[in-house]
Amino acid sequence: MKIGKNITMKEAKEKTGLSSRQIRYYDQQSLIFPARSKGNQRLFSENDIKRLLKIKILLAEGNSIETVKSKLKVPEFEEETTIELDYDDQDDYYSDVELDSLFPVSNRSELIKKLSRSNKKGFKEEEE
DNA sequence: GTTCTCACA
DNA sequence: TGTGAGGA
Repeated sequence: MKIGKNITMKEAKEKTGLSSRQIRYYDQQSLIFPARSKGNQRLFSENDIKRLLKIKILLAEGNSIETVKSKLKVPEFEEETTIELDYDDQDDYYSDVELDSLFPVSNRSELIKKLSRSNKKGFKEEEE
């Protein structure tokens, strides 16, 4: 298995815990930009899933779609994409991350910290 | 069987 | 946000 994961809506729903309606809605709001398959089917990647996870968390923290958009518009991270691959022959050491939990986010704590930091300025609870 | 769009509640 | 209709 190479590192090329095509994630469908079903997978996305399982991985993010969101409903298809939510995911499509976020797509409409330009929060994410998944590719389209032959039948106009959304094709998500691991990157999109991570984005969805951020969206979910941000929304849960009481932010609105617009707020989430601002944070996802400029995806600049310091040390999140620094994946050192010393496995020249084992290219599937990272491909299949089995989910022993509902949220297989390896960098969840880092995510929460970042989000909490950016969330300190405004805090209002209106959205669900 | 699954997802897609559009529309309505 | 959820659900339904109708189609791919």
